[in-house]
Amino acid sequence: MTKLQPDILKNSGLSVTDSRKKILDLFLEADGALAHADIEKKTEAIFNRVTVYRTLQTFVEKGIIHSIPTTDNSILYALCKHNCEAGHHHDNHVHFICSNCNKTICLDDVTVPEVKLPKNFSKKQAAMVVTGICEDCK
Amino acid sequence: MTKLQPDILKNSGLSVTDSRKKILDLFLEADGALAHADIEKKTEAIFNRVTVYRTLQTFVEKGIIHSIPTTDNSILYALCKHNCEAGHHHDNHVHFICSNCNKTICLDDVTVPEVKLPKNFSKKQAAMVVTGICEDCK
DNA sequence: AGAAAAAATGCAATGTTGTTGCAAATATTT
DNA sequence: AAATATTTGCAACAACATTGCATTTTTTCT
Repeated sequence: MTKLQPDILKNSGLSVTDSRKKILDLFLEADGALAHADIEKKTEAIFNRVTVYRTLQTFVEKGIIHSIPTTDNSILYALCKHNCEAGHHHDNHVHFICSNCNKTICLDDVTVPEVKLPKNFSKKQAAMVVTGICEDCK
Repeated sequence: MTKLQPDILKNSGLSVTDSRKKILDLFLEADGALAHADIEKKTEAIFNRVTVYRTLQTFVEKGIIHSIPTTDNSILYALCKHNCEAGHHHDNHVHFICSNCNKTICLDDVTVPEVKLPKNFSKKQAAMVVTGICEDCK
């Protein structure tokens, strides 16, 4: 498990550094999505804030993580479990926010359902966020 | 039309002030959702930034407007057209972001489609954001 | 309508979040 | 192991958002 991060990084054409390994690790062991602040908290003693920002940006660019829409002012990131390529995400799955434990979870196997738009509207992408109680809190 | 703002405000138990009337007006005449920055631009000569922040907060609390999830770091607000109560929003309609003109539009008549969740997940609310080209830009 | 009470506003200060340029440190290539 | 390329940390900065308090405005009460 711990041996995999270098491979993931190399496959994306990235240099293997301590910060990238550690941050990737956090995503791998997280059961939900992470906010920048979460990562900063868990690494503040180790890495500079700026490094965290840049690492997240890089990961998004390379298709390792994707960002999740939220209603408040936070950006959440989660691993791309399906084969995302650089700059091209296939995150057409539903995101779930548990109102009890507040975790955001990617329901990788639940695809966003189709929706009928009014005349003269054309669809490019669709995102869906569901709120409720997750399996752990049930 | 212009006569309605005071009623809306009073019905929500709010004092009727110039800033609230003006900001509510902006929402009533807007054809899409508004970001804080939009409102600030259109009122900067008149009201303090802080007032705009507080007014938006108040409107959300009272169920006059609701916030819309976005993938980037911005918060968008739109009128609650269906009967929202304080703290309890019924904004179960689809939001549409035009990638050409960048407007966000509430598709009030398009309800969020049903989605099957995995076992042991229970749904409370669902939000959907569609990206594409709107009727005006077609 | 006018006075008292309640609520909202503006200002200044402060906190939070995210970005940029550049020198030092680390990783990769040969 | 040396040369090159990339990443990191620092410092400064910019944008965005919040808080306390005095002043102003709105509402309530008589």
